[in-house]
Amino acid sequence: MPFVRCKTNARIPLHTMPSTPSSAADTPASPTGTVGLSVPAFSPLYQQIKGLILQSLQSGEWKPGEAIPSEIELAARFRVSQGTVRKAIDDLAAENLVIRRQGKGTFVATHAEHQVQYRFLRLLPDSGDASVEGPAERHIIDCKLVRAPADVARTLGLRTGESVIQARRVLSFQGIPTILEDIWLPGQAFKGLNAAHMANYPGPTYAMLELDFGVRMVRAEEKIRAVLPDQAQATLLQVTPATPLLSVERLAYTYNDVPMELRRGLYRTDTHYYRNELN
Amino acid sequence: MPFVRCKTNARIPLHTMPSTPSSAADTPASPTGTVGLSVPAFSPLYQQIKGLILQSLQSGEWKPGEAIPSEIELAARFRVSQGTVRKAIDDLAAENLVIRRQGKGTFVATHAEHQVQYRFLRLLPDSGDASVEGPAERHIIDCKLVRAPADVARTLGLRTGESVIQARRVLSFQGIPTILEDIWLPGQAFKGLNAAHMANYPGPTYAMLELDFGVRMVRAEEKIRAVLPDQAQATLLQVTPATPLLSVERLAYTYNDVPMELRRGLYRTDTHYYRNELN
DNA sequence: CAGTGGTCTAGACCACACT
DNA sequence: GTGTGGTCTAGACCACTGC
Repeated sequence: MPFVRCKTNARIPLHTMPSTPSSAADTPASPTGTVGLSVPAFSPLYQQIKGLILQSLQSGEWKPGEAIPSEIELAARFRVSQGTVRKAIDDLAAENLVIRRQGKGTFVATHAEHQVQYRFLRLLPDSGDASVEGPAERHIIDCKLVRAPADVARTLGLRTGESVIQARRVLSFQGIPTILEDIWLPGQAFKGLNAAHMANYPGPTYAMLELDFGVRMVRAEEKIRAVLPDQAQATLLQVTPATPLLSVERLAYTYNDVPMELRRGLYRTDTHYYRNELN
Repeated sequence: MPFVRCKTNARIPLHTMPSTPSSAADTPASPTGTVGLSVPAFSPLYQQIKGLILQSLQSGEWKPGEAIPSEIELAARFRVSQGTVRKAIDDLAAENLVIRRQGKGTFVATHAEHQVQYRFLRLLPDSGDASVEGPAERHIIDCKLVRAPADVARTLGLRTGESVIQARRVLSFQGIPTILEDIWLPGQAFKGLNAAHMANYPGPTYAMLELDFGVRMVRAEEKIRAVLPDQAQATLLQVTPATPLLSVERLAYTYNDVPMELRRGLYRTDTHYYRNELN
């Protein structure tokens, strides 16, 4: 019996009942444990389906940019109705994990599509829009393997002293250095990443991490403050140390709420502003 | 014929066909125009239903905090299936315009519920959380009727010189003045609002605007920068003019994307930070 | 044309809340 | 118990895409 349907167990809708009632070989279903599982383990069918699709996304069965099986195929695979699969996919689409395209299929979301250049960057130019402005010029200042400082390790869920890749770079728009970023990535997952690697990849960094290391960032949290730069930071951004800057600390997560990247950015806000929508 | 069903007009599903096919008196349906309407005018049924429900929300047929009719009632009123009404309400719930409560009904969203104190405020204390911190102490510095400055008028969609209510206040957390806000509201819609009014209302300002003036803010946009305060601002926030502050300009909208409030806030970020989630 | 996701319906049963 | 929203199914037709 592949799925648990609500709390009243062992229940199967009248109209269901496939001809082969016990061929649940292809679904890694959770055991129909009697009692005492710590995890809730009981949830609506469509959420269970969503979880299974998520597992396939994580495992790489379907890679970013590829199409996942059609709703009808998934319904057959999981032995549920198309409507249930649809609701599961609706949820995933709402979380930006997949993209639906009418007439074509449902695709695994990716950072490597020309759609929006920077998925997580909320900085916009005061005049015109980002498309007018054109892509950022990137300048990698530094990229090295170091022992994780205590605060970085804690934030990324590593042990203090574990190896992390630390990079520093400047993004310029129309010749004006606007963003100074320090980036920390777990050394384990991104073995081999270096400055040349970062500098040579033409698209967004997140696309590079996705394509070359198979790590897809699905969401992020930012803590924003106003700060003054130290002398080194001011020099890199070509401002005086008295220029207030936006301090943006971003923690980016991959599947399953696993933090995989910490960024500390300084944004100039004399020519740009940080835009946020509240709903 | 109350609704347009897709482009192939005059089509009614076989299983539909109510017993009284032409009693479309209670629905202000768009005309089944032949061609050439500038507005799309053709949209899925559930979006049309959503629009009708929206109209009732705007018109005040159901007030904030109240329950709207059940899905079954709405389905009967609009002569569509419950599933179609459900999808319309799902959309509205996703936009935070209504709140679904299992077993109780669907309720018009409101700012006047104890759930979250400040729906649009993204500032959190560095230590502990907002609930530990307790409510803000508010100090109204000023509240007067003035002619709208050009930039304010433009942003709020008014004519320059039209009357606006301009208020300035300080919010303190645990005795520390943390937020200095200038607020502009169209004088027309908020006739009679004054300093005593603002000071006496115990809850969030948005709840007061909703209850006393019937204007509900449904979403907002913020533009964030790092700035230095002028002398007056620094004094009010009890910081030096060299203290970098977050400048948060918020435009809040009521139904139909009508801007109804402009706020310019200065946030201290030495004890708090601005939190944002990216999806 | 066939295949995909999008819309719409109808009916069943469930979990939850109030009375 | 009754009524609410929540889940699940089944089947129909639609619009869009690409062969």
